[in-house]
Amino acid sequence: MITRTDIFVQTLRQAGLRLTPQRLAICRLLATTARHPTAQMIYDALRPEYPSLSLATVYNTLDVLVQLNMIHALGSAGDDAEHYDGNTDPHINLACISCHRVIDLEAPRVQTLEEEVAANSGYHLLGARVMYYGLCPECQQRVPQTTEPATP
Amino acid sequence: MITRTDIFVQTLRQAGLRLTPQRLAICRLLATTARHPTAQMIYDALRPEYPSLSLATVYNTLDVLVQLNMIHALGSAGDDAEHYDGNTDPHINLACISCHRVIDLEAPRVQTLEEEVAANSGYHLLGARVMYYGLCPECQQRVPQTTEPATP
DNA sequence: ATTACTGCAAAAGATTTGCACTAGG
DNA sequence: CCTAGTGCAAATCTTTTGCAGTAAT
Repeated sequence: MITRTDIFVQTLRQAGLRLTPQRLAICRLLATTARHPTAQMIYDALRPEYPSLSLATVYNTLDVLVQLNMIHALGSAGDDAEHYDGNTDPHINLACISCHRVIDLEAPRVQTLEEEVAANSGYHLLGARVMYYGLCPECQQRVPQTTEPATP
Repeated sequence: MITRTDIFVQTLRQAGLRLTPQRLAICRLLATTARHPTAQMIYDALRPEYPSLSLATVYNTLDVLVQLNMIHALGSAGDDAEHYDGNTDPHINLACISCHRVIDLEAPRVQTLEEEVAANSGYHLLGARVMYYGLCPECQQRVPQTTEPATP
């Protein structure tokens, strides 16, 4: 059975890039997680296993993977840091601007949308970022009003 | 006739915020332009008219406008700077990662998509970012191959 | 008159870069 | 071997912050 990690590895090889343990670890993390980590999160997550890992290497690898279109850069989730998505299939991302978590949302409609854009725009598409911002159900309970201050 | 600028002004007033010349100028720019400027671009554009304008004020105002949902923050267009969109109607943004320009693309489909997300996600939606990345027709001619280096 | 807003300069953070060393192929 | 990739530290660049002065209401 071919895992998503295998595809990452294969793509790196095909591009003539070296498969270092650091790259493998980062690929495995991104291929496996449903999270949408930032560079720092990846660094923190792998540090225990690779104590010598450098944040610069994480950024390097993320750039490489974005170039190869293996992952997408989603932009900030209200925390001023780039979040990365290991899932490049057309789908929706939902970011909570309070807890800064990002979740995926399947939507067949998006698939069609992407094809439509590719067909009609004249652009050579290289990536997508379909992201909605808001408050997740939990954070809505925690912070009931956004525009008004708490009742005095 | 009520202009888009008027709506900006009205919304600021309703929120109990002061209508300073700086804010007015920034609102007018965002309400008028089809561009998707960064803070720096706005600063540069208004500097001739408001020589005392501060970049900090631009950032301040942009934050205010995003909070009031008058504009959307689109994230980077390959230039590591936040681009702002004065048009909050559901639509698609197309960014060229070579010339860093962002254009709008109407797509009735997106309207439906947003409603669908709002209805099914349980999230309290506050903003959207439907962005596709690629090479615009002009930049495709300028840089025909992205993956291969120029012929030696 | 109040106090929100501005402008400046300094600070904070995220990301990038230069360079010597290491290791994948 | 050979050079791509790593790790470190310093640099860069965008965005934020603290604060005193200014001006909108």
